[in-house]
Amino acid sequence: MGLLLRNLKQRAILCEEDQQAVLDLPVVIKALSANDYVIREGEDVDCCEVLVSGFAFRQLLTGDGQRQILAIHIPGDALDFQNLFLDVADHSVQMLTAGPVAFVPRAAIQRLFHKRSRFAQAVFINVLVDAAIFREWVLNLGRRDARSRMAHIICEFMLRCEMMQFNDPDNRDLPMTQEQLADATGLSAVHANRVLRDLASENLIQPHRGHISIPDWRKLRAIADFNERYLHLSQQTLSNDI
Amino acid sequence: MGLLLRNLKQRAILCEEDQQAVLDLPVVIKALSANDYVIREGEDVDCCEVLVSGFAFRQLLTGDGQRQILAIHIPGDALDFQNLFLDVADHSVQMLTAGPVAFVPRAAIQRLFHKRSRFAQAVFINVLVDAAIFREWVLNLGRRDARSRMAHIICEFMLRCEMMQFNDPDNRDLPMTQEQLADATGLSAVHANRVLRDLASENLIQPHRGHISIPDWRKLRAIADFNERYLHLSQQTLSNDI
DNA sequence: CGTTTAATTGAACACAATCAAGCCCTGTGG
DNA sequence: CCACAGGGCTTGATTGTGTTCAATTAAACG
Repeated sequence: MGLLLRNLKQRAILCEEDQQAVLDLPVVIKALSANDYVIREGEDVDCCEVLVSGFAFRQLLTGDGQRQILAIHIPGDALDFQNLFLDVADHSVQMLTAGPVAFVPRAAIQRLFHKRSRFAQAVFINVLVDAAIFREWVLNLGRRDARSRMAHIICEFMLRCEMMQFNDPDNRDLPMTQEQLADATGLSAVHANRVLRDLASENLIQPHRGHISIPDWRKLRAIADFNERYLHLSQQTLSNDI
Repeated sequence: MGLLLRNLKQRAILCEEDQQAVLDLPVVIKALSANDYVIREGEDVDCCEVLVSGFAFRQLLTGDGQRQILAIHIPGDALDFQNLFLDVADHSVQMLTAGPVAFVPRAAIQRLFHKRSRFAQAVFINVLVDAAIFREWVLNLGRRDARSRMAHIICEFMLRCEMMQFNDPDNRDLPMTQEQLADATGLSAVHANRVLRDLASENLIQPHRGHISIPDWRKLRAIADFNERYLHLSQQTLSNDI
């Protein structure tokens, strides 16, 4: 649970005992394949998952089966704090790429939540930041055009990866197909393709097969109308420094 | 703080002491006017607010000043658990109608969060449900057409009001102008007007001046593709019954 | 009453969806 | 080694939903 601990320590100051309690959490690591479900809408929740490596995404479906991607998750992210005290999952989480996922019994996390209030605070902040990201996506879908939306989602991904300082260069590519990007931006696959071509023609992104690499995400910022306030990174580094 | 207590008791089982602690929270009630800011983006947070009566909304602006409404709040809602442990507000909350708002020092809520884990749990669940609502709005804006979007937002409002069992018939109208509804649905004001006219012509809604009443929100459900799972109401009543 | 805010309407336009077809890889099996 | 299948990407043509601009009407409020 080193990754989870690293995540939580960015959010609150944990004492030695708190930290040990997190490291002592019972955990089973499972290797999942791309597109495997981590959580399925409508199912009862009895585990909390942490993404060890690879990428994952949240999704919700309309009644007639259209998909909307709600969030993209990177290694170290907790995938299921959203359901820590909700009994039925209201949305699904699926793997974007193959990768190991740590499964922790929900009851163990709940116990820690009640016993160690600093841990509770760290988990709480984690959920608050997730909520802030959802809000930014509402703005993105509601008030930005296709080009900005696409750029915004790419910027967010890049910045979050950068903050986690992944060593592996594979972890700097966005491993999404154009169809998935369309479902994240609320566009049709055809239009997503055209937007991506435009961005590529300006050298703002470099699409490969099922991957997108970004030479310099900072160039995308202006197009994306990107302002990282909603990620609350300053608070993160602040806590780190202490 | 009776309203806040009622809200929290719907989310977790609080013992006598927990309940008394909530009732003992220091609080200042201020009468706010329509459009007054409760929280302003970019400002430091030092209070938690609870809406006593009237309605409020969250909003976020793009760089070029376009507004997106993120959520609508009804009496009893906590307006600022979203910032309980985040130092700078990443979005604004504004009054929709005039009404009293209870201001509680953030530090007092934080203290209770650390001291009483059942209270922490109730607050946490409150935030989880807010996050679930944001997710549904992402789906709404990303994958539904104008008509469904509008119907969906109205359905959500009606159902939430119904669950709170407001006595006052004034509290069953949605007090939003067409421009505000446009900003909530990600539409232009002109198109929002046309969608509302269509819905009104089918007797699904009844627009007055700055208000919309709904003869029977159940009729809107099919158009809205509305499924209340994301509001986690069953869990609410479950906890109530115990 | 005059002013303001909200609602309404029409016309022209634009962004994005849809439909349909074809391409280019990559993996698979004969 | 080649044929073929399938997924993902690309492209053009057409349609349509929703925007923009501009002007008007209606309703509240001082």
